[in-house]
Amino acid sequence: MATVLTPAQSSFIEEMGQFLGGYGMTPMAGRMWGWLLLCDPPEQTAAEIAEALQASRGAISGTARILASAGFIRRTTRRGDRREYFSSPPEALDSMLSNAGVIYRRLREIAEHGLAASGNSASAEARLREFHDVVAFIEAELPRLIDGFLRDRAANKTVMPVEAGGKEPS
Amino acid sequence: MATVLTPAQSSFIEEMGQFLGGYGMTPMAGRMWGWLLLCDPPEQTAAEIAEALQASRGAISGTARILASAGFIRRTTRRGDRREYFSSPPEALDSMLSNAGVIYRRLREIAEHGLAASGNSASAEARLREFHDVVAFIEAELPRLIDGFLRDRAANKTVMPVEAGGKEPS
DNA sequence: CTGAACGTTCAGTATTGACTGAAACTTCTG
DNA sequence: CAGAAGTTTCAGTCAATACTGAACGTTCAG
Repeated sequence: MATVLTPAQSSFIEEMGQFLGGYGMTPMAGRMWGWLLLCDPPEQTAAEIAEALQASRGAISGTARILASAGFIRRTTRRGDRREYFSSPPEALDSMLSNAGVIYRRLREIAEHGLAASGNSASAEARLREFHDVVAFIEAELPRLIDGFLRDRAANKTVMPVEAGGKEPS
Repeated sequence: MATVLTPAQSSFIEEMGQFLGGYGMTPMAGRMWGWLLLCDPPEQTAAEIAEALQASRGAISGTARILASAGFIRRTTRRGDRREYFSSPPEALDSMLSNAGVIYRRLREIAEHGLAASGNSASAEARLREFHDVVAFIEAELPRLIDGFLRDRAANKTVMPVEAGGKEPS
């Protein structure tokens, strides 16, 4: 009945909760994502998640919707089974990275509003232009960075799967 | 007496407040940073800031400490003037970027804790390894990205200041 | 030394928002 | 169709926390 987590597991989950909670998401979202990263089996019902995290069904339901719409988790169903299964698919990480892109885009937009509002003062305009340029640069370069990673990963997986996969099984 | 902000200015300030407030800082920190980006003169006393933002002295004092310790604003003093002057120096942006680096570092640490906690399940280990690798990649590449920008900017400023500065005065 | 200007601290307040739990809704089984 | 199993919704609760404002400490002028 009681899904007992090891101390290491529950502290990882709590860290994930605090981290995401500290950056705009809810703690529960972080905990749920964390749990879906280390649970076994990888696909879990809402009831299982609620029990593992000692949270209410309502919290799981709401959090699942947020995480799914952000692309962090996947919901699957099975024929002849009313339950939904949640899991953390590999694409979740791509979602996370492109999410970072959204942040910089928003910040650039704000910078542009500031720039537009700085009409009278040349010094203010200079400050805001620099702010804008830094953010716009990151915004522009981030996708390139991500593509680089994806290409690396693809190369590792397909070209040299045996010799230098880089990931030794324990 | 009343420092009147244009609608564009106050909406920029409010956007900055909401943005930073949404990502772990307080709204007041965002407003104060925003104000210091577009105020004229660039150096402002606590009293001036409090008036512009319609906030209490206490809030300014506390927020200033946070922003200064994070490297977002600079505090200066003048001989024979008891007041402190706050401003948003160019280095603030470097602080902001290196701050982003700290985020990824923390996330990588958490991923490592998860990896250590995933002992029994090969599938969990694979999920966490991928999570870890993505974050570690970004963590490693971000400084390079930033250096690239700094070099670009330095080149624009010193090498070709006249012809192709890229920033046309309005 | 006295008083004014300024900054900081901190207890109190008000607001936000994350989570709970019960009720409503939906979907499948017998 | 009746009932069970599962999920979502939402009003209410509770805790966290951003901000206020008054009291205190400090520094400089007269």
